Amino acid sequence: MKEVKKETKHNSAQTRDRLLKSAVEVFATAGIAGATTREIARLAEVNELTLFRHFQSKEQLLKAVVHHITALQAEALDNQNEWTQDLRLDLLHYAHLYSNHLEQHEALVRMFIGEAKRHPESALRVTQEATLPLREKLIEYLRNGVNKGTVRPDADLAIAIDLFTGMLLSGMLRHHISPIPLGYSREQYIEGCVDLFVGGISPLVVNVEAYSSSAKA
Amino acid sequence: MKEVKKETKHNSAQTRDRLLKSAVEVFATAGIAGATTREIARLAEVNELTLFRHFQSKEQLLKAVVHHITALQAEALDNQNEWTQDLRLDLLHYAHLYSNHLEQHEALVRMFIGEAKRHPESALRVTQEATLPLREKLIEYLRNGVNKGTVRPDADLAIAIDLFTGMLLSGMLRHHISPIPLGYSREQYIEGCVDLFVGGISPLVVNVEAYSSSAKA
DNA sequence: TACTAATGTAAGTGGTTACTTACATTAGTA
DNA sequence: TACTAATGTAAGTAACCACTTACATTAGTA
Repeated sequence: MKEVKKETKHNSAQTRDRLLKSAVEVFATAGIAGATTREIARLAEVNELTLFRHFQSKEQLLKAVVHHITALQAEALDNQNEWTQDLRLDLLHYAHLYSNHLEQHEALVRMFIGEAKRHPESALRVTQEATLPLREKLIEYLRNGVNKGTVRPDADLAIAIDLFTGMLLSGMLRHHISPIPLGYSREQYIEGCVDLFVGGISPLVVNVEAYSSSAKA
Repeated sequence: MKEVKKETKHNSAQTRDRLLKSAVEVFATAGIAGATTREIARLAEVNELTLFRHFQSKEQLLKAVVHHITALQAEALDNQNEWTQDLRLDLLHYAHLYSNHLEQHEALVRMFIGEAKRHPESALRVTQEATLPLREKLIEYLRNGVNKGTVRPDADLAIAIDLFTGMLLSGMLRHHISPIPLGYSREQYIEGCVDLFVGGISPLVVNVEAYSSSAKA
């Protein structure tokens, strides 16, 4: 069913793909202004002219890169699910997934944060594409929790989720800069994040009832 | 006591200062690679050559800028204090201060996040200088809360504070990109942040005791 | 084998950049 | 008024950049 492309030299699509991958790499590490078409072509092991034949300009190449990335993300973030319905466990699981994802694409994340004001459309598109679907999914999960009584009903779920992912994002940004020990490990940070979140979003009533019922017993 | 410098044209220190301020501006908005000595000099209303006479190279200028910024920060963040000793109120107050500070220097924050891997020393120094003193102050405040029973004793305070400031940082990063409504205001986000944090870090026992004692009464 | 699309080589263009050199002007100061 | 330090003007250098033109080579394909 699926066409297997041969590893030939004159395969347009393949060359284009190598150029795109190299471009992602170079843009991420050198920044948009710092990236040069020479370096991208060199990394793709392709003549610089070929780059311009595929993408007409650096600007257009950037657009293609953005398109490429968003497509990859939509693909990468669509699969894993399986909630255990234990709030802490589920969030911990998700926190690890998201954290790993962020670390894997650290350079790219930094780049788009830095260039956000100079290339608003690109940055916006990438971040939205990377954020919104999971945001909806998590909000849905929390809404479910509200019904089951594991999440306090007065919480603004959109805010809550953005706070949650925000902690993980800023955690990554901090950890990868600092050579000086922050006093805790990455793992501890993630757990601390989940614990704080669960503690902050769980209804207090549950514990009170647990206490009072055990006191009655 | 304090010498008042005259607004003359041939005052070296003053020219240097104007150049520094312009450099901060241009570096922040254009990025380090994108910033040009021409533009910096133009903004400072000074000949480009004067820039090179004060700072020998762009690289050195950057160093001076970093030094300048950190000095300003140490100055700016040293004053306000006055805790009311109401955890929620104090944190809310601080959250607003920090949030405003971040928004005021948004471009600079983005720039250093983006360039962190390319200019580690600069980024590290600025962020450390901007973060550590307040971090210590807040940790101290929480430690105090532990003694008074308003903060749960099993919490890792360093992690807690980093989570707290992390939420505020990522909130700023998000808000300033997105033209699409996130479903809440900046103010709501900050309050949500404080509420989640207070809920997550307060000892549960307090509420239980309040409940049981009121039940006894 | 002939055709064609994809890639390569080489050289170059116009623009920009950080930075320099030589000299002139300005303004505080002794 | 004479000296000096700070600044300005003008011109230029060498490197690098995105991008182009003209022409040759390669490899799939009919």
